[in-house]
Amino acid sequence: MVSTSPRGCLCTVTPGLYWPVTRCDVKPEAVSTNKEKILKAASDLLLEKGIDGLSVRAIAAAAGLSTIAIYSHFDGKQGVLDALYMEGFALVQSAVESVAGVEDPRVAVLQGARNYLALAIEREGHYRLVFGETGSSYAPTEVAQQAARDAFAALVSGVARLLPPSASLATQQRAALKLWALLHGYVSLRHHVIGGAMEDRQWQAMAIDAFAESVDQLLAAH
Amino acid sequence: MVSTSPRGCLCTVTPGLYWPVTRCDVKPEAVSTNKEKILKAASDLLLEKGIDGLSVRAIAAAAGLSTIAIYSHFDGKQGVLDALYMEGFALVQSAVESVAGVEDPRVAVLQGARNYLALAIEREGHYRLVFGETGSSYAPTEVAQQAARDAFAALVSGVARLLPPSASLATQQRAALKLWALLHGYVSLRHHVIGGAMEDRQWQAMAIDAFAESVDQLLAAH
DNA sequence: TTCCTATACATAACGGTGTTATAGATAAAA
DNA sequence: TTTTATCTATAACACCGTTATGTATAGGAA
Repeated sequence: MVSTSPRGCLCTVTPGLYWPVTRCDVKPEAVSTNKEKILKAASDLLLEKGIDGLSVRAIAAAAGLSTIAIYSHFDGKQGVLDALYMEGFALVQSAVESVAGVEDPRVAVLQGARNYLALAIEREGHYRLVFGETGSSYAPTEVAQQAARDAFAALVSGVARLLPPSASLATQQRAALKLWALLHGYVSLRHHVIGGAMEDRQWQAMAIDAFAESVDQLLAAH
Repeated sequence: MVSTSPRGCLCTVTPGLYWPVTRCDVKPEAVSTNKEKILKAASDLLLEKGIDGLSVRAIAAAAGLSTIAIYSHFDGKQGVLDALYMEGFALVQSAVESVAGVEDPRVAVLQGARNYLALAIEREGHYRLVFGETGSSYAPTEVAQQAARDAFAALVSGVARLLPPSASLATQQRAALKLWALLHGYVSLRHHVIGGAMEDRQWQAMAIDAFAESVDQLLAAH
C-alpha cells in the first residue's frame, strides 16, 4: 500500500503490522502517521489488557487522538479489529515460517509447533482476538481473512515437507488442517474448558507430544 | 437445589437445564418459575439469534419480565451466561454419553464424535458461548466450570474403552484430551479461520477422518 | 492568488449495553 | 398486626460504538 502523508512524501506502509515499517521515499526521518499511532496503541492495549482494553475511547486516548480518528482512518472499530486480526495471523505465519532454515522436516515442523504454542501465550490477546473472543459482533472482512489463508498456506508448505513430493495439494492441506486443528484445540481447550491451572510448560509438552504422534503417523502413512 | 415457590410447594429444580424439570412435591400442576422462564428465554434466544441476541433487555422481554428479574434470579447477566455455559456442556456430555449402548468401543467413540460435531452445528450458539465468544468480559464461575469437567470426565470414560483396563487415569485423560482437542480444533478453525464456506457434511467427514486416524493410532499403540 | 474539494480532526450527542437506585408489592414468620 | 425477606417495575447511571456538527488543513483547479 502506498499513501501520501500530509508532508507530501511517498510512504510505503505494510498494513497490519504495528512496528514502524513506514518507508518514506522522500524524507527518511518521517514520523509516524496517526493511522500508525492508532494501530500501535491498539496493539499495545491488546498485549497489556487483552480484548477488554480495546474500546474506541481507550485506543484513541492511547494514541493521543480523539475517537473520530478511529472512524477517519479505520472506518470505525471494525477496521482496527481487522488490522489486529491481520497482525495476529502475520504472527502465526511468522512462527511457522521461521523454521525454514531447519533441514530435517520433522524437526522443523515440531519447532514450528513450539513456536505456535509459545505465540499463543506471548500474544494471548492477539490469539484470542483471531479466534473470535471479541464478542460475536465482530467478523473479519474478506481482506482480513486473506491473512488467515496466507498463514494456512505457510503451514501447508511446512507440512508438505513431511509428505512425498507426489502428494497432492489437497492431501497437504488435509494434513496441515489436522495438525493445526490439534494444536489450536489444545490452546482453546485450555482457555475455555480444562487445564487452565496447568503450568505453561506442562501443557505445551502435552500438546507437543500429541502433535508429534500425529506427525509420526503422517510420516508412517507415506 | 430446593427452593420454595410463591405458592408454597417444594420444588426441585435442576440448574442449567431449560426444559421443565421443576418437580413440585405438593402441586404437580405447578407452572414455570420466573427463573425458568428467564433461562428458557435465554436459551431460545441463543438458539435463534446467537450470542448477540443475549442482551439483558432482550432476555427479560422474552421472559415477559423486566430486567430486574435477571438480577434477582441470576445475579445479573453473568448468572444467565453461567447457566447457559452449563447447558452447553450438558449437551456435550449428553452427546458423548448417548453412545453408551454401543458395544464396539471404536464404533462408539466415532459415533460420539459425530454427535459432537452435529451438536456444534445444531447448537452453534451454545457451542460458541462455551468457547469464549461472548466477549472476554465473561468468564465462567467455578460452579459452571464443573460442568466442563463433568463433560470431560464423560469423554474420558468413553475413550477409556479404547484402552486396556490397565491404562492409568492420566493416560486415559491424555488420550481424551487429544481427541477432544482435535475435534474442537476442526470446529473452531471453521468458525474463525478457514473452511467456513465448506459444506457441513464435507467438513464433518474431514474431521471424522482425522479423528478416526487418531483413534486408530491409539488402538495400535495399545 | 483565490476558491473549491477532500480529508482529517475535536466535541457533543445519540442509541444501545449491563447495572444500580428507588419505591412498591407480596408472602411468610414472629 | 408488624417485621422481614424476596421479588418486581421503572428510571437513571456509566460505559460502549457510532453519528452529527463544525472547524482546520492541504491539494488541486480556475
